Amino acid sequence: MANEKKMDCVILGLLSHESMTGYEIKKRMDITLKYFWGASYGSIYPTLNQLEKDSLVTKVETRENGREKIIYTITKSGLVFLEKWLKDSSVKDELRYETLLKLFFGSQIGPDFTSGHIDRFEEKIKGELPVLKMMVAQLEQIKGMEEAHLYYLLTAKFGVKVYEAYVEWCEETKQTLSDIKKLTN
Amino acid sequence: MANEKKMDCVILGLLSHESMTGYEIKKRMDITLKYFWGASYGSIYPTLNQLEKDSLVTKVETRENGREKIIYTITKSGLVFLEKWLKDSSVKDELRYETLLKLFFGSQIGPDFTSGHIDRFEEKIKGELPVLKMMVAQLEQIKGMEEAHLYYLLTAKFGVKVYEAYVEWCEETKQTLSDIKKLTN
DNA sequence: TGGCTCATGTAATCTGTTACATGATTCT
DNA sequence: AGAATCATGTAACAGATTACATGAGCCA
Repeated sequence: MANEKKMDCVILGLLSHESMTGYEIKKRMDITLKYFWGASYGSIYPTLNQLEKDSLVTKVETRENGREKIIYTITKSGLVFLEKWLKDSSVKDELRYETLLKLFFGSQIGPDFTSGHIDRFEEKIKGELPVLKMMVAQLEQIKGMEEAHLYYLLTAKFGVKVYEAYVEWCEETKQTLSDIKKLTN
Repeated sequence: MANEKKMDCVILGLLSHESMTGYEIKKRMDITLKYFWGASYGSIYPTLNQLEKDSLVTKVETRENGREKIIYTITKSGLVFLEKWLKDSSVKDELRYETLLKLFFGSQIGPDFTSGHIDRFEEKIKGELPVLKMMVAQLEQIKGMEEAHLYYLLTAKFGVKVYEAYVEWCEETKQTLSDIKKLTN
């Protein structure tokens, strides 16, 4: 169970909320999931075809304003499959931060270059924090929220909490690096 | 530059600290880097062979107590390659947490199952936190620390900071989930 | 008219994991 | 004697990214 393709499950999960096209799945993921789960078209479209072959989704080809669209809908078996994965206790949580790798080997290049890596990391985080905070604020305003939005809110709060910890750590780390610099000068 | 194999760089980085065997590289990574960069023998040994072909490392085959060992040492070109990567500003930082994915789709299975996922996540974190804190404590005790250890300390502090944020978030999330449960009962 | 967004898809490639295979030594 | 650890490696497979390819509609 731990080894099945996760993309299957993510797509089924999104389709359990709403029927969508592959293009819309990508957009939805880029807004709601990208902070902890990324995806590209190169994995979405082939997965959708496979899911259809396995009868976990059905497709309807339409044409809106001349643009062809393939709208996918989750099936009963799809929901069963999704639920089985969701209830399974085995998970794989993975963090791969090249920034930390470059920091770890920082003695090779010294505090100045290393500090640059931390700066860029911090900037990226600080750029994304307002977006996450806005998400949280917007979700909290909704009265009588759909249950799905409540869970979405929890993941957004994770983002805020963690990103704020990142920023704190960045500040402390830059301070230490500047101390190192003084010592070695 | 952003797309070269990272395993090359990690191994070169470790060898820049000290000459080692593939087996030792794995052990070292499991202690110091596993919180933000994992690896398996299946990627370490082939990478070492490639690095040797490219003259970025040299190898010496020895025999210690009858056990064959291949000790790898970084070359001048290896150091140049490492430095080039370390100074390059492009990085890829990636977080893939299946736990968050299962939380995001929590409405499909309800607060009880979802809370279980958070519990297991929190337990794993709480199990690893003391290890990280011990690392930090030990590193901070060393007087006249080697520079490399200072950078190691900074990455360990990242772990502590972030894991503590995780635990806080877990507590808040479990509280919210228990509130949801009361509302829907 | 030109550029952006909508929309779908494939092929090459990369990178890594898992499981297997082997064999010696050390510890209990 | 048997289990764990030391030590090296391969083959099959999985999973995903990148770049490419195509084409239509919308906006300025």
